[in-house]
Amino acid sequence: MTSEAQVYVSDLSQHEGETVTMRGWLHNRRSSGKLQFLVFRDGSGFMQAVVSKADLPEEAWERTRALTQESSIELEGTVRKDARAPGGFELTVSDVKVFQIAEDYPITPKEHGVNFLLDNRHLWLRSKRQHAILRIRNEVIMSARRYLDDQGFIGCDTPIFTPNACEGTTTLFETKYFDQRAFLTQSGQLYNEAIAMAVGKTYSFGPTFRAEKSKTRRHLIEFWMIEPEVAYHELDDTIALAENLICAIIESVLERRRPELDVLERDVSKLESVKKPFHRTTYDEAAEKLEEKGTDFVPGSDFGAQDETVLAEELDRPLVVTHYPTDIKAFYMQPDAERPDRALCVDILAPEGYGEIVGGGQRIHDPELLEQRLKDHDLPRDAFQWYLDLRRYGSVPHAGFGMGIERFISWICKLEHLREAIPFPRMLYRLSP
RNA sequence: UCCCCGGUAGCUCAAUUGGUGGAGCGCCGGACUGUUAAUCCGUAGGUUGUUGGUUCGAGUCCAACCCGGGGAGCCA
Repeated sequence: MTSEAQVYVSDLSQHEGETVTMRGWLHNRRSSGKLQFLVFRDGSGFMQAVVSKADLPEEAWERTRALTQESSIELEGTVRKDARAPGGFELTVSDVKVFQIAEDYPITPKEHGVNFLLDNRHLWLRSKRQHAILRIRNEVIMSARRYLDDQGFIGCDTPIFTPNACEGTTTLFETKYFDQRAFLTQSGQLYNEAIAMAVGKTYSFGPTFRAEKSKTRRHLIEFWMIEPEVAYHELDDTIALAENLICAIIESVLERRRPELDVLERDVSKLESVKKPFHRTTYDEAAEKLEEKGTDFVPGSDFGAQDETVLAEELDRPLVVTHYPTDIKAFYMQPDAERPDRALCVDILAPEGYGEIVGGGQRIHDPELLEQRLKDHDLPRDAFQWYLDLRRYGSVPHAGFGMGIERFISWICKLEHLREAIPFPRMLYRLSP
């Protein structure tokens, strides 16, 4: 392949009137006798190319006629502004080169079912809608990193192989580690706490694995979390950080990914209304509200999916819920000094029925209390020796949270299902492609 | 693990109380100089998820299994 300057669809408007070379794929075609309209995509966007029989050599015309959906091609032509073209610009083609004629591309421009699309996920990603979601996913990740970086956070990675359960509650994937057992991480948090004691403000961003047999549109077996952890932060600090982070990401998506939100037909006013401060309630207040509304919520238990929806779906911004009962939360949650049966923890529920997008809180910093909690939860002390060390050598109050980015993306994009928020979803009965 | 639903052409679906499996779209061939999931004409395309059972006869009824989907619990 030559190194001849390749122009991308995303830059089309800067090349009006120029003759350019573009490389990509044929997304679709409409033909009209001596005119062919090619819907061309190159990864940066979609564009209409017009091939007129009168404008190019006979053999190039015939080559164009032979093109099939998803054939890889190189186009040479002139960029023209034209109101009839989707996107406002089109290419008047002067030559067509073919890299490969694609045979029988399975995903046609018509309707398809979920099963078929998931079986063809590797090809489904080429569609306009999936393309938009992938770009928004990237924006969410990049803007989160940018925001935390601007706040002085050090991005650090936590291990994926772990020797034991972080929290002991959920089911873990077990794997061989030479002659030892290992588990795939379900959270980087415990390691983040160690890093926070080293660098003050840290965050991890990585995959997490849950071997729960969850089979709903809100669950993936493998998903990605961004997890900030800050030394000397208390509950209110971590809530403020979560609010700021969420607002920063949404602002960035609204500013930079508006065309993609349009492709998804997202009602952006629902995102524009997301401002600080978020709605706030305690577990007890929320429980009272649920009892008034008459759901089948059991006092003292965690909220179910339906409860979360009832609490947050009508709100114009997320709902911050604090002070859950200590005994339904993880062992490391700091109890409220004034009311030890309530924890200094926080869940943030997204509006529009998207449920919990953030979970976190203040961690226990007192060594004796932490040891007691390990015992209460029947956790092996040996495995947590290093974690206890953090409380022996200059222990400080600290707090953090985890934000599931697929859930976040689902909310931003208003997706029906989490599976569209990640390129290759791992689901209960779906490991491939 | 439990509850509910589904599997028929490449895709999306139809098929009457059990009585000769169809349509739209796509593919392929043809027509058309401004199409927007283009339109129009034509051709081809089937072991009805698997196995067994009931019946003169099963896509349809029964059983088991396989593969998916939605939900509960759990969580982000």
